[in-house]
Amino acid sequence: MAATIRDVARAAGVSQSTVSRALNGSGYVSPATRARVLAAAAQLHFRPSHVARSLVSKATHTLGLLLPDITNPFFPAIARGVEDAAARAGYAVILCNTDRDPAHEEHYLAILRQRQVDGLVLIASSAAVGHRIARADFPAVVFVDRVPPGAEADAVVVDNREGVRTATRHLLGLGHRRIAFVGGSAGSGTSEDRLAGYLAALAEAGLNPDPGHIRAGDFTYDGGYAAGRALLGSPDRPTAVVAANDLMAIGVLRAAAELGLRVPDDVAVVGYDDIPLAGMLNPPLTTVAQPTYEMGERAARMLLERLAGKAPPEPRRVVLPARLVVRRSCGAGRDGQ
Amino acid sequence: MAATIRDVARAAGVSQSTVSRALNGSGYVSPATRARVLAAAAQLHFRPSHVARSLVSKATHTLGLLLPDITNPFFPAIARGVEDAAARAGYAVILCNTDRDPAHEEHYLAILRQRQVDGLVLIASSAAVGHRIARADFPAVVFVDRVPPGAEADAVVVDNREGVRTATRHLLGLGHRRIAFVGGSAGSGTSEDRLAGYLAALAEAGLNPDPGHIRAGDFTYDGGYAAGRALLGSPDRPTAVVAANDLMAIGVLRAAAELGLRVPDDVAVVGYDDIPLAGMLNPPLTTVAQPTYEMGERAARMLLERLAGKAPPEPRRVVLPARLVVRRSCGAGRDGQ
DNA sequence: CTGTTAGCGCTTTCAA
DNA sequence: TTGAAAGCGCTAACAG
Repeated sequence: MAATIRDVARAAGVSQSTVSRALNGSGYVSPATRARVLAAAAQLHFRPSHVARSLVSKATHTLGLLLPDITNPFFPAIARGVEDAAARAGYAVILCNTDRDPAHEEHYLAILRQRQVDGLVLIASSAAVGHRIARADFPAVVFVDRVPPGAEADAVVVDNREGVRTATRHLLGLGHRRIAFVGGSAGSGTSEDRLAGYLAALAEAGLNPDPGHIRAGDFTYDGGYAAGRALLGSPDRPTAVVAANDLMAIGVLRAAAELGLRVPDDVAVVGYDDIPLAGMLNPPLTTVAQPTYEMGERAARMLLERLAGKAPPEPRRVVLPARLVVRRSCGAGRDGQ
Repeated sequence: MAATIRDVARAAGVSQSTVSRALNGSGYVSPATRARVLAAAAQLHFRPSHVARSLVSKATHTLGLLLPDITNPFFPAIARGVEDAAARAGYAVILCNTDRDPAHEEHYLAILRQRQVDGLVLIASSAAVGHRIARADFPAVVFVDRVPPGAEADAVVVDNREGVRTATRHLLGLGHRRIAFVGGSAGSGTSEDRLAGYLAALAEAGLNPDPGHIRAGDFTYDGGYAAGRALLGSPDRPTAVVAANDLMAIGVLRAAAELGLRVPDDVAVVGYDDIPLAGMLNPPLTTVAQPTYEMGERAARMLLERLAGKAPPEPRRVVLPARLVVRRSCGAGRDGQ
């Protein structure tokens, strides 16, 4: 149905190779013939077949984006960043939700390899993937958010430790001394980094962490709620809570409301992520903003650079800063939004 | 580098076509040779090239997903539904953010056509796309959420009118008589349908709509906030507000808080969409849930059916019901979450 | 049941 | 400056 390069060649009275050269600007073509070719191509609405091109060029101009779940508010902005950068460079991106399941991850990796995607942006969940990737035949890979141990590839991460440290310091500066921490899931590097930031800030202030004030919330709303109930329901309740992500912070907010505690008067709360609705909550949530869009955008650009051969052979690691966004949930804050 | 079908053929001592037949289960192959081929293929880690296959079969097993912006909380679940259904059937999905810009939309359409995607799931923004699509050479297209006028294709939509009607009735049932409406952008079919539902419910109750109680909020948080200020700040303020989406409802919530009005005691608020955080707000937001995941999943399935030739020739239209989710923001509600 | 022969639509030497 | 020819990796007649 659609016109092929042969049709154009015939219409222009030249050979296929000439059409190819004229259209791609590769090799010499006389201005006159080039014009004829262009005219014929336009006239026939010729669109070179991407598939045929890929077959010969070995490049599909396609990127794979593996992330746990696009439905989690943390990921859409990253995806958007990746897509924008890719689109600008003429690349398409295939979306894959892994559900943090190594089997899914493995499965998609196989699929994407078979499709010969040129590169991968990977928000990895399983550590195993680090090694798989290493020996896998992907021209280029960039890890985002977390770097599996042993992964020899470019990466874009955020300074989680510093982010939480800043948030905790802010609370300390407000006069809080009994500050609790609601972490993610044990064994998560992200969670550990954030915990480390919390501990570091306490240490700086000469405070000893109270083991009873450190709880796991599994990065979920429900987990945060449960932790909040436990923390705020106890006799020696903290005056402030640092949650390792916004979802858990929102759970803490709810627990506080149910216990009749006012935020920020009775208890201050800070979250992490600055998800889109953080500023729309009541009270607006003080939180640590991750440059999610930029993470994705940056990752895609690094990938593209590497594909273009414009990258040093050794893996690069970009560490983006997190930013404290002060809103009302911890008191002194501005209005939010 | 990677093994090709020729390598397998050589290793198994048969011809390429035999390998192809053995691996694809097409045509006759003796059990003995099949075994040899399978062994050789496994041994060489042979993975048929998707690109080469596409070139001959004319099918890429790839779907395009066009939506305004994955960063808008309404879309990720749809995307996830599409991706899940596609993945189950061995299809990959290419994500495209159009920003509701006809030019972008047009651009992506061209890209996707050139890549010969087998089908399109389209959350269209511009009406123009309806016609473009009609004459475009995509084997199959399914519209989601809104159907551009003149579009001759399958579609999955939600009964917006009925959804808002139910929500408004709920408010009426609670005894409210002064009920305001915050709509989306003028000219949006979605917004008009929701307004129609609101008006219908009022009419049923024998109430005359007060023009001053109907405002546009542009589907944004800020728009909702502004509308909320205007509505709730006026002397004849309504006792309840129906917002055409959750973002605007949250804006109204904020306006209420700033004006010192308690929700739901002083003013009841209901939203539309049931975005992930609706139940986590304080108070939890009563809203109309759209079956977003199902919309995407259903759309992809319809697409796949059509590609498989298992669909009637005429366009199908699936209308999914919206569901009122009663939470605390309008009073009598349950707990939320 | 299996091998031979053609392409799919394009790029790319290599000659002319 | 252009054309002829080969080939990317696979599938699909068509013989045998």
